[in-house]
Amino acid sequence: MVRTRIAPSPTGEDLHIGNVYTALINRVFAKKNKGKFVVRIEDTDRSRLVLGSEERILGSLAWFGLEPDEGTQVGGPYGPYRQSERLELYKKYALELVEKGHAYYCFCTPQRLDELRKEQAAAGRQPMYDGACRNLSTAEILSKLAAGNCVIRLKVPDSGQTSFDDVVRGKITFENSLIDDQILLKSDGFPTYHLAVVVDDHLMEITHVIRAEEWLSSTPKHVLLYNFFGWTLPVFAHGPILRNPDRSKLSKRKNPVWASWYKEQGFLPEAVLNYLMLLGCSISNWSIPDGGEIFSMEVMERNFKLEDLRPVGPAFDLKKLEWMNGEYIRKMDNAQLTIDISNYLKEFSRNLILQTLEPSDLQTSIPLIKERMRRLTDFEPLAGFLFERPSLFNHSEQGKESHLSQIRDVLESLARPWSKDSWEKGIRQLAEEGGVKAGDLFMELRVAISGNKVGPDLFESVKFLGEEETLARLKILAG
RNA sequence: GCCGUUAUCGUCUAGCCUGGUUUAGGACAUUAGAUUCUCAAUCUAAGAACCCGGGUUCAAAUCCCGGUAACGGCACCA
Repeated sequence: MVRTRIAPSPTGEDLHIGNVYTALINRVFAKKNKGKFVVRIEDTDRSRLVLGSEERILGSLAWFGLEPDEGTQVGGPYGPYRQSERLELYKKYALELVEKGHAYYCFCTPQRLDELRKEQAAAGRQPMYDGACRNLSTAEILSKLAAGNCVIRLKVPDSGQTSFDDVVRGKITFENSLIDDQILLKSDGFPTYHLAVVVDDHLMEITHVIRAEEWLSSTPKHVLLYNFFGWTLPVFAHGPILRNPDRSKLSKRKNPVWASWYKEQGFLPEAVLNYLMLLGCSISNWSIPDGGEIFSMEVMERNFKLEDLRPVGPAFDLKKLEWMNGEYIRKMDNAQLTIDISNYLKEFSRNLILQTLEPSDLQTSIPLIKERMRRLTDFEPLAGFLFERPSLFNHSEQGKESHLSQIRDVLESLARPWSKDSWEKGIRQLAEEGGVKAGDLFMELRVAISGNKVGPDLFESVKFLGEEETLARLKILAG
């Protein structure tokens, strides 16, 4: 049984888009293998804990449809799924390691450690613990233990190598002498990531550890721990880290990283997921029917292979995401699209819903808006004028002669209800008589009714507004 | 600085394992054209890449070695 997990930390505003990426891969891989996808909350850093973060992370995961099979909310047979509720476990295993001689108590103060690091950095050496507390006598330990603060450190062998196989990168080898005696249990009784992740992954029977490249360097510590405990190693797969356009690690300074941003900006979760799946992943090996880049979650789940993951960090291209989002919007069912749009435009919703229920009007106009949208939020600037009169008018070039009153006269003289043919013909005729381009007249009319030079089809817009409203708007400018 | 990883159009990528079928393919973006009441959508076309240097070979994007660069890690953060 394949079991995968993601382990977000509630230390940020919301779910990071990089976590969305990791969650997607983990979930898709689990589903492909009829396995389970677990979400575990790693809240062991109490100083960086952000209130409400956990709820927002879980909420965002749900928005993307990446709900876990096991986790803090749905529960499961391997709980609790929040690390702060598993403290006794970590303590027990840390002590087991001490007993076995693979870990030791350390009483060094943070100040001493800080100075040590500074010295080492100044000397151009890799900052590492110097092993001062490594060989304390039992008596010393006992007396210091009574005195107070201590941590437990991993006793990394002085020599030899630690290596492991990575699905994405092959065999990775590290010199033990270069691996730091990592702190496993902090003085506040909380474990560090390294201890907690190994203990939990083992206890929760995680079979595949799929995470980002940033963890590659600390994996030997984890491998050491597995070995010391006598546990079998999971399969490791270190995928790429998403990057900013300047190729640095994706950060909030340079790119929108919070899941909620994508929601606010009118992106569809399926489109974001589809785009993410394309990053750092070779799709050509997939048996995707038309070989295209747009595919559903089911297609991903059917075709994804861990080996498809590429090691190189891809730059996040918002432009391509927007294109893809537009493709998804165009393919969407109108009823669903209406609901989605109204979520962004509460003030329009009554109107929208009402109009949508009347097949002839909105259903003809939505497709026109639809092919112009890239984000759900594009609806208002594009179609807002259909619901309320524009207050600002983006006029054509100054100094041009206005023909609005003539246009108004032509339209007013037409038999009701207007047919597209009749009024188009009327305006074209007017253009011919006046020696102006028909396009210019259409533009004048467009600005008069919509307030803007760009927008959906004029004929459809007029039809949607109706004769009276069209004339009324014409009169505002034409007098 | 030390350790690790990586290297194909501006960006995402295919091809690399199993050298020749490659004038290195696709997508986004860009530019031009078609269409048109504007903007889109759509269609057509164009420009655009094998990091550098050595090998091996009849033949290298593909195999080997050496550089370089980018990224990641080096916390009582995850």
